[in-house]
Amino acid sequence: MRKRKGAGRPTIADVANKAGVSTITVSRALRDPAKVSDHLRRKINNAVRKLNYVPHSHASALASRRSNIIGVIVPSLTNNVFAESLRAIYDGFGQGAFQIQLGNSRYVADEEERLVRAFLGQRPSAMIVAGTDQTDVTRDLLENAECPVVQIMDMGDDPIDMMVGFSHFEGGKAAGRHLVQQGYKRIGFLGARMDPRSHRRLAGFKEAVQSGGRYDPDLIMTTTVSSSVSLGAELIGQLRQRRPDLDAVFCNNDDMALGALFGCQKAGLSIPEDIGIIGFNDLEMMAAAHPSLTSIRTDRYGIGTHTVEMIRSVLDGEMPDQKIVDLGFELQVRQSTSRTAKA
Amino acid sequence: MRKRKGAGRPTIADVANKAGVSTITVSRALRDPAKVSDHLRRKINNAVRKLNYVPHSHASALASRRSNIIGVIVPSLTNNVFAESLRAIYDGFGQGAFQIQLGNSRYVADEEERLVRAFLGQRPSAMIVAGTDQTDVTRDLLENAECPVVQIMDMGDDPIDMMVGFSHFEGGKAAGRHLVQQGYKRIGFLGARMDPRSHRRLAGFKEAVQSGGRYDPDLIMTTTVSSSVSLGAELIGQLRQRRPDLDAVFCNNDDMALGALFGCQKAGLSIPEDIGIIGFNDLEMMAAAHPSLTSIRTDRYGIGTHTVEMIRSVLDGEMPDQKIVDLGFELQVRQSTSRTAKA
DNA sequence: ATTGACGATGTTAGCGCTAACATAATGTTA
DNA sequence: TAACATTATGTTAGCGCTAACATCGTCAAT
Repeated sequence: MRKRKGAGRPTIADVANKAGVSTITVSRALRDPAKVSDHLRRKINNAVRKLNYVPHSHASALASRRSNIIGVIVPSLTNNVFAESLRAIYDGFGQGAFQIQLGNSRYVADEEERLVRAFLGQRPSAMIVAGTDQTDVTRDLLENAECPVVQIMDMGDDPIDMMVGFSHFEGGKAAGRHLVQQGYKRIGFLGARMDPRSHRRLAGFKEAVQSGGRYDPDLIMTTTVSSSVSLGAELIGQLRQRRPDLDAVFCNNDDMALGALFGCQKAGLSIPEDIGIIGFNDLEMMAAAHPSLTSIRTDRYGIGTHTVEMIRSVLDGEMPDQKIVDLGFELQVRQSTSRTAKA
Repeated sequence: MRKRKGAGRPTIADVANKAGVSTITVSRALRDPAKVSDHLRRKINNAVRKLNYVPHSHASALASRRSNIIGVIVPSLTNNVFAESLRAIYDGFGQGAFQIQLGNSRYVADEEERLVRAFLGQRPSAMIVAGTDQTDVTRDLLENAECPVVQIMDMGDDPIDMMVGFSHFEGGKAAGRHLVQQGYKRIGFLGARMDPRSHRRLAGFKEAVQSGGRYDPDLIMTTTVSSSVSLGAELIGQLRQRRPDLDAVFCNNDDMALGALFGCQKAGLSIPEDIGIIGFNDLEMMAAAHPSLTSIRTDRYGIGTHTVEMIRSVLDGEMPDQKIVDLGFELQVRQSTSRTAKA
């Protein structure tokens, strides 16, 4: 960092001076080189290089009434689930002229509102927000944003604008149904963080287990603490202490499931015979684990890809094929719930 | 998204009109409410609410010659290691007026250069970049950035401006030394991605194992494929096929180590007796695993925290205590390398 | 030579906001 | 009550860039 050298950074006028042309020619040479003659373009590029000129994007955005910013708000940076959708978004927009601005709402609705406000102040080209549980004010802001808005990672019938995701309720239901079908009798639920999406998973799970006649609220253990492998190991221990007869557990995500696996292994249980374990999301580690872990596979990367496509088409003036895209999920049955002898 | 309603979004002038004051008063009411009387402030806030006014941050940045943007460039979004430093950065700057702009260089130096250019175009308040392996051009750009620049997650004696991290070479060396000390004889290395930091870990490892008289290049297996638990399981299989006598392995990160654990378990090996495993970074899952996994603990969150502090102090006009902060690492010995009987 | 078309470059104004200074309104002190 | 702070508000100019229109060659077709 070299501070206060001369009169600050060079402007387009400095470049124009040095190259002996007008500012607009410099502007053209940089944004649309074909519009400027080879001769001048060379001179301009030289001047740019010599002065170390970098165009001021705020000035450009103001003058052109366009910003190339895509605002993205997710509730967590360390949760791999969001990271993978994000990666798809970065991959999709990366090479182009767009700048991605990422906000972390930390699962706090007011923080999300603050971020939306801050992002809208930049007149973004598009907004992407995780989930469907915005505050009324946030919804209102986004509805008036004059840019495409995509809600991702969840499902609902009343999108702010567009929506790409899957149903957490149905996912939870599929998990519960699977455990019932596998003949497990005392089926528990381990839930960390318990954000709205986890609640919907639990609701779906409850419905499935209930309709299988296996619902027991005493087997449901939740916490607001954020999920981790260690927490999964700890909670399965607590739950088994409370109910030693527990014979299967649906974990609200894969970290918890892996932790539950380790916790059970430490307790000397054999999986899936003594206890069945199913996770949610199907991170890549689930297939590699020993025993491999059953999970509900979701297409996080695909969500990002679809989101980018929808935004691209709207920005190109087309209508997207559909405003709501349900990418669904898939039950991935693996060793951790595949016992041969049913009790 | 409602498009083209009237003449676009309301400006500060619209608010001023509606509230019957001048634009500067609105500006003050929004940025520094104490400077405006209760009476007018109320009127202005009402007008803001009614018009759904959101200040145009580009215009503000241009007029005030200040942008509140902090640019951050990391090579991966899905790697938990960076995610944790990022989280600290978001936590540290989150509540304030700063906007964090995150770029993903995907371990490609040219992509990093492109991102630096794009970020500098916004005249950021500060820049944070991962690693010390920038191209010459990138270095040059950052040196002339007229803002604090922090390189994180690595160590070196020639910072662009400031640096917070730890030595990968020393970390690798500690891992190698530990395996030698535990009495392992045929000590291998499993390396995915092999970015510059991984190379330094390998170099440190090599030095330690060599000085213990245990170096065997045939036991080193690397790939450019990005790391994952599955890859760890696969590579350990390949390495054991090549050298069935392998009795310990240093994995270049924890995902690989967990995968190696699973792979060995699948092969019926007992850990740490048949084979010792050590990872790098000490993600939280390492302690929860069964058996628990030895690793080199690094303070990713602390790196983020320190970075924020340094930037804050520079922006406040103070000199930071030191330009280079080495947060070190700590060998976390756990079950996976703790065999009682040495061969 | 004259006209018109076209490409290359320049001029002017203004995007929406805030810094810096100016002014008005109110209180404070001797 | 004069002289002077102090606070609240307004006026003016300009941040760095680009849209929109203007101008100037140059060349082809008459």
